[in-house]
Amino acid sequence: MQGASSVLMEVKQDIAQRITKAVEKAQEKGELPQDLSMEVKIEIPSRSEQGDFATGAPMAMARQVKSNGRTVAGIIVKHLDIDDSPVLRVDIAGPGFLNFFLDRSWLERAMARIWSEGPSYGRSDYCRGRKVLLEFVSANPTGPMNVVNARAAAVGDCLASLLEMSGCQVSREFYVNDAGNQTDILADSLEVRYMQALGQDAQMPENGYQGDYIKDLANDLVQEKGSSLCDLPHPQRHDAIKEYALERMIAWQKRTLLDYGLEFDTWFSEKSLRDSGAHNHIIEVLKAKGLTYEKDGALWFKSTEFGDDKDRVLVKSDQQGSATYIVPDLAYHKNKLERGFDHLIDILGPDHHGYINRLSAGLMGLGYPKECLEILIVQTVRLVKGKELVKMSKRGGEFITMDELLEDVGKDAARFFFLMRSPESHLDFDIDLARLQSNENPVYYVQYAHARIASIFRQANQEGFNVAAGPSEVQFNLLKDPSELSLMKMLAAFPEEVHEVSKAREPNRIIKYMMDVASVFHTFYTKCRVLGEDRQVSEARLYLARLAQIVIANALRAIGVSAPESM
RNA sequence: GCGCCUGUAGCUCAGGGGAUAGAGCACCUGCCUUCUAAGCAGGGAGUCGCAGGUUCGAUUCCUGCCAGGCGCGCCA
Repeated sequence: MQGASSVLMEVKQDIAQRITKAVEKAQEKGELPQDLSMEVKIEIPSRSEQGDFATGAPMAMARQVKSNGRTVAGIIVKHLDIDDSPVLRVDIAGPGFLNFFLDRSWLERAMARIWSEGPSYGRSDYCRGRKVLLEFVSANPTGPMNVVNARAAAVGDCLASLLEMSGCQVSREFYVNDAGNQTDILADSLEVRYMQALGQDAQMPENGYQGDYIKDLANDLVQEKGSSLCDLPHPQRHDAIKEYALERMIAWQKRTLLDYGLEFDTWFSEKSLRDSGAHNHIIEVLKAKGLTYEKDGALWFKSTEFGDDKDRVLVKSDQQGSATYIVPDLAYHKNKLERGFDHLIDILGPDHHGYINRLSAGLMGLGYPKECLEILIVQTVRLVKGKELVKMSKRGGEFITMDELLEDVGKDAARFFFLMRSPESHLDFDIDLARLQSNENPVYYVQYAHARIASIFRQANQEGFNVAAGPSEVQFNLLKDPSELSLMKMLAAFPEEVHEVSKAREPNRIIKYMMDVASVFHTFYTKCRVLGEDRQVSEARLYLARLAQIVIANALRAIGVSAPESM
């Protein structure tokens, strides 16, 4: 069965199949019409009196049959075969819900699965065999990384982890913009600061980068090379300075991301692609396919033929006949596909949404299917200080860098904070609030649950409990408090949760899940003392606590946040 | 003008064609001689931006409007 890799999924599929069979029986007897399209979605109701599982399928069918939900539900229940299944009872409720009440055998199996899978619990094989290239951050190497980069880094890394857990083979890639205009401006800016550091007269160009980091680079450059670069003729000096600047800036980016707990699989150089002649190839292919034309001295791509709202220039009408950015970007994405990835995901900033159509038009022009590229837009981060908006501009100099953010709030809080919000919603980041490093931060709520469990085990060890009692030794039926049942159900949902969140590309939902797990654990902790008089009960609860710890640890690992043993 | 995103509790935000709309923070009341009180239990707090439409049922889907943010280059 496809993707049925958790006990919860198996149980849901079993119930769905039994409903489908019941409907078929009803159809044979003419109680329901033949042409009935249905999708039986099994849900977990929020209220326990609504059963362990529920579905609204009868109501959806009632619409097609022009009957009402309760009637259809009644027909289904009449034909429903629940023998040889954990289903004890089925209720018809409300306007036509089916509520299923199950015995605990499935929970016992689900818990045993967590125990045996341990650190890999949460994995499924839903997208086994898919090779995904996830490109994100890809910040220009012309300045320090900012909080938007930090947001994209959190979202991309988490999404990559979740996709991996769902069975995809994922490659995290950073596209290095080490060619093009902005690298020349970077070199010019550094050159000016370099000359100035040597006491020479030099004027910063108007579009130059003003930040102090350029001055720091200049001082280092003087340390390393003295004034030797001044003796070079201008073009060579420019190139040498550019190379130095890029190397240093990229090393800086890597360091910052490493502090964030993020390591990319590949750093793909734009320049290497440019040097390989891949650009000309793009232009040739599009030309050969008759998808280009000349106008106003420029070469245009008929991107409107593929859904873009206007045609795009490929080769400018300037003296050098230089290519626009579309060409290298197409070459880059073509290269990705040629490397054997069957699906590409780009995470981009909101200023790029107009870019989606032209890029996918280009890829279609090159003969690739539209679906091979998926672009996720991560919305803006606005920095606020109390009520005041902090302007961010690379040239102006005043912005909060990713480094500063990490120093102020730490990677755990930063990542958690960015992931809490849905990626496409705007985010106001209150620096003053974040700097408080207060215990009010929701990240502590989840981490605290993990630390509490670790503490129980330290204590249990000291008191000589069997802390390694697994499913075969534990008396499972001693776990019967409502808080224990809620916790077990929550833990059983983890693999499916991971898969759904990764499929929807909404990492924020895993945060919600973690908060819920932490919440039911804290309730359990308060209501049910783990280490008590009754050894059997204690060991059963230790077992459950261990399972909760596994899930919390696995989830924290997926979002790149540490799981502390104590706090 | 066109395009994208957003509008839900005092604040920051989840959710989502159905059964009583949620969380964190803030506020109020209880709970530590026992595994970590960064916790638990309870309480107050909402015309789900406005108006139409589809539906047995809309806060959720569709259309229009209002408000806020962002983008619309032969820059990348």
